[in-house]
Amino acid sequence: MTDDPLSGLTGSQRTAVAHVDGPMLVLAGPGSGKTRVITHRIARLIASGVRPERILALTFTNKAAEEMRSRLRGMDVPPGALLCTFHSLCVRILREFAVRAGLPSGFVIYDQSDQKAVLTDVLREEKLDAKDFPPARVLRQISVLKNHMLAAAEGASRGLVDLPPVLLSDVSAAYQKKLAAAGALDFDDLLVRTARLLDEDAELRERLSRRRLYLLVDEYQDTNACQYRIARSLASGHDNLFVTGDPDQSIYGWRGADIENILAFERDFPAAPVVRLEENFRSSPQVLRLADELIKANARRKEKVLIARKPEGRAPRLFRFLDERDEARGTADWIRGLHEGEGLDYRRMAVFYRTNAMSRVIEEALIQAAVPYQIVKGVEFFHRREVKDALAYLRLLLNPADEVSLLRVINRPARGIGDTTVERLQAQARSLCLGLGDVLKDPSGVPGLTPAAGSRIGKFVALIDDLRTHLDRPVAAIARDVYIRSGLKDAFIQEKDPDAAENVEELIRSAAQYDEEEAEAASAAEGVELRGLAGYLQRTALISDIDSYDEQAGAVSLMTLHSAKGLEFEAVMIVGVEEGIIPHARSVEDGRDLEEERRLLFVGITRAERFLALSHAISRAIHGGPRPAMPSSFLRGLTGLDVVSTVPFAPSLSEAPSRPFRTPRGFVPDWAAPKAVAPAAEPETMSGFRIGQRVRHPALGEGRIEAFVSGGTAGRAVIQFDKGARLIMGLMAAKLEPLD
DNA sequence: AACATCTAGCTTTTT
DNA sequence: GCTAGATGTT
Repeated sequence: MTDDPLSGLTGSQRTAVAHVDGPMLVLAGPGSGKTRVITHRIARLIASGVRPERILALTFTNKAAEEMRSRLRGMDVPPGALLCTFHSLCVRILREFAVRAGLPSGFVIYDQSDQKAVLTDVLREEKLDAKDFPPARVLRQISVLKNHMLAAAEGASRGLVDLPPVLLSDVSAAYQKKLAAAGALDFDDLLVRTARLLDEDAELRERLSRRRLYLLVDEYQDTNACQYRIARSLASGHDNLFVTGDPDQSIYGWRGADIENILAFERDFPAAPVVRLEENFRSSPQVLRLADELIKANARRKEKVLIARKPEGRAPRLFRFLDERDEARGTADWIRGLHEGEGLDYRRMAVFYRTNAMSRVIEEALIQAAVPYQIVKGVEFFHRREVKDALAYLRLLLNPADEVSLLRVINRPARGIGDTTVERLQAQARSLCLGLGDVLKDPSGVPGLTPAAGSRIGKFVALIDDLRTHLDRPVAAIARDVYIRSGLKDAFIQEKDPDAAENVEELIRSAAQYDEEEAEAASAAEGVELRGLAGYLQRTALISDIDSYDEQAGAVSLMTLHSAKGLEFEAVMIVGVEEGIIPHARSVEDGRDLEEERRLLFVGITRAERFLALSHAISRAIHGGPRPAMPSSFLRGLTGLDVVSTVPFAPSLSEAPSRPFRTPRGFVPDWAAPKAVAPAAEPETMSGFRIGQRVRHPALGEGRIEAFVSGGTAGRAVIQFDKGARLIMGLMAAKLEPLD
C-alpha cells in the first residue's frame, strides 16, 4: 500500500477514517466524500494490522459494493474484505446454514412476477375475487408486514396495512406454504429468514459476529427492521458498527426503511461518536442553496449545513412547458445546448423522472435530436416475457419442485397443453396431495384427460428429463439447448418476432460471460458460492436497476429519482416537478410521508455538479389522455430559480398549490388541448361512434366528433366541444355518451 | 379445447 | 400505452 489513508482528507473525514473500535455514526451530506471515508477506513484498518477477512461492508446495491471494491483495488489494499449487499449477504448465510434455517440448500429466489403468480394461485384456491383483492396490493401488504417483522394484526393496528388482518394472515400463510413447497424464497424472505435465524440461534450469531469483527453499513437511513436486526446481530459482542448515512436522503420508507434507525443510533449506542460531513465537494453553491432551501421544509431531520467547496456556477433553471412532449423536446434541446455550447460530455449528463413510464417520451425526443442515451433499468431485460420464459426452463431443470416455472413453460411455446388440461392436472395434484410435477410424470389417472393430451404431456416430460441430463455443462450450453429444443426458437421465427429471438440470444451471451468469469474465478472460490447453473440463476435474481449503469457509455443517462441516489453528473434535468408526480398522487392518498417525497427531490437536485434544471408542464398525458398539471407545491417559496417559460398562460409559481391538488376525473381544460389534429385518412367510424356524431362528455358537455385517430390499442376521437375545447380523447376512457 | 383477438383497467418508487 | 383477463373463432 503506497498512500497513507489519512492524507488529503478534511478534519472530520479524518476523524471518521481514523476510528477503530466501537460504534460510530457518520452523518454524511450529499457529495461529502462518504464513499471515500468508507474505503479509506477499510484501508486504514487493514494497514494497522486487521486481517481483511475480518471486515464486512454492507451496501444496498451491487453497484455501490463494486464501486468500493474497485476503489480499494486502486489503493492496492489487499483483498479479502467482504463488500456486498444486504440481500447477497443473506443468501450466503442462508445457503451456508441452510439446515439450521430449515431451508433446502438449493432454494431459488422468486421475483415480483413469480410472487404474483403464486399469489394469484392462492387467491383462486381461497375463492377470493382478484377484483376485490388485487394481487399487487395483497403482495404489497404481505411485504410491508415482513419488512416490519410484524404479524397481520399488529400491522393493522399500526395502520401499516388495511386489508382485514385475518384474511391477510390466512392468505399470507397459504402463500408461504406454496413458496416452501417450491423451495423458494422471495426477496423479503431473504432478509426475514436471516434476521430470524440470527435472533434465534445464539451460537451462530456469535460465530458470525466473530468472523467479521468490523462491520460497516452504508446508507444506514435506508435500513428496515430486518436489516437493522441483522446489523445488530452481526455486531453483537464487539459493537464495531460503523454506519454512514443521511436522514435527508432516506427515500425507501415505502419499502419498510425506518428513518428512526439512523435518527436513534445515538440512543442505541450512547457511547457512539457522531461525525458530520458537511463540506460538499460536488455541487455549485447555487445548486446547494436550492437543495438546502427545499429540505429545510422538512421537520424530521438532523439539522445539517451544506458548505459549498465548489466555485460559483449558474442559477438552476425552472422550465415550464405545454405538455410532456414539449418538455421532452426542451430537455433534448437543453442537453444538446450544453454539449455543443459548453462542451459537456453526454456521459456526464442525466435526466431524472419520478416514474419509469415517463421515460418513453424523453427517449423519443432524444432519438429525434440524435442525442445518445442509456436508460438505466437493468432488471427490465430479465423481466421480458421471452427472457423469463427461457429462465423458467432453466429454473425448472434445476428445481423440479418449482411450479411457477413449470406452469410458465408447460405450454410455451404452444404445445397443445391448454388451460383446461392444466387445471385438471392441478386438481389431481391437489386431491392426491402431490406436486404438479409428480402428476405430470404419470398422468394416466387424471379424470377427463384425453389420450391426445396425455401423449403431449409425455412428450413434454421427456423433453424436460432429457434437458436435465447434463446440468454440469457450461450454463451457455444448457441455455442454448433449451432455446432450440424447447421450440422457443422456432416459435419466434414463426411468429416473426426477431426481438424476442435477439433477447434470448442476449441471455445466452450473458450466460457465456458468466461461464467465463466463473472459469477465471475458479481458483479464488469460496466454499459457499454457488456455481454453474445455480450460480447464474442466483445472480440474475439479485441484479438491480442501477447495476446496469455504465459511466463509460458516452450517453446521457435516463433513470428514476430513486436510481439516481449515490450518483453525480455535471448536468441534471429533473422532469415532471408537478403536483401528483413529485409528490406522487399515490403517496399523498396513502397518507404517507410527504417529507419522503421532498427528500426524493432533494436527492435528485444534489446529484448535480454545475448545471441543474427542473421542469413542469401544464398538461400531461396520464393513462393515455391529457390532464391538467400544476407545478409541484415543493416549488413554492424556492428562490434563485431562473424561470424559463414557453407557455404564456401557465399558472405562476406562487399559484402552485400549497396542498395536494387533485385533477377532477375526466376534466380537461381547453389549454390542455393538443395542438395537432388527426390526419384526414382515418376511419369513418370507431367503436360505434361516427364522424359528425354529437356526443356528451360528463365534464365537458356536448360536442361533435370531427375525426378518429387510430394507433395504439384504443381508438381515440378528435372532438370539438361547444364550450370551445377541442380534444383528442380515448373513446373508452372518456365515457362519451352518444346523442344521436 | 386451443388459439386469436379485443378490451378494460391501470401504473410510484426497488432489493 | 401496455398487459392480463375476457371474449370470440376455429
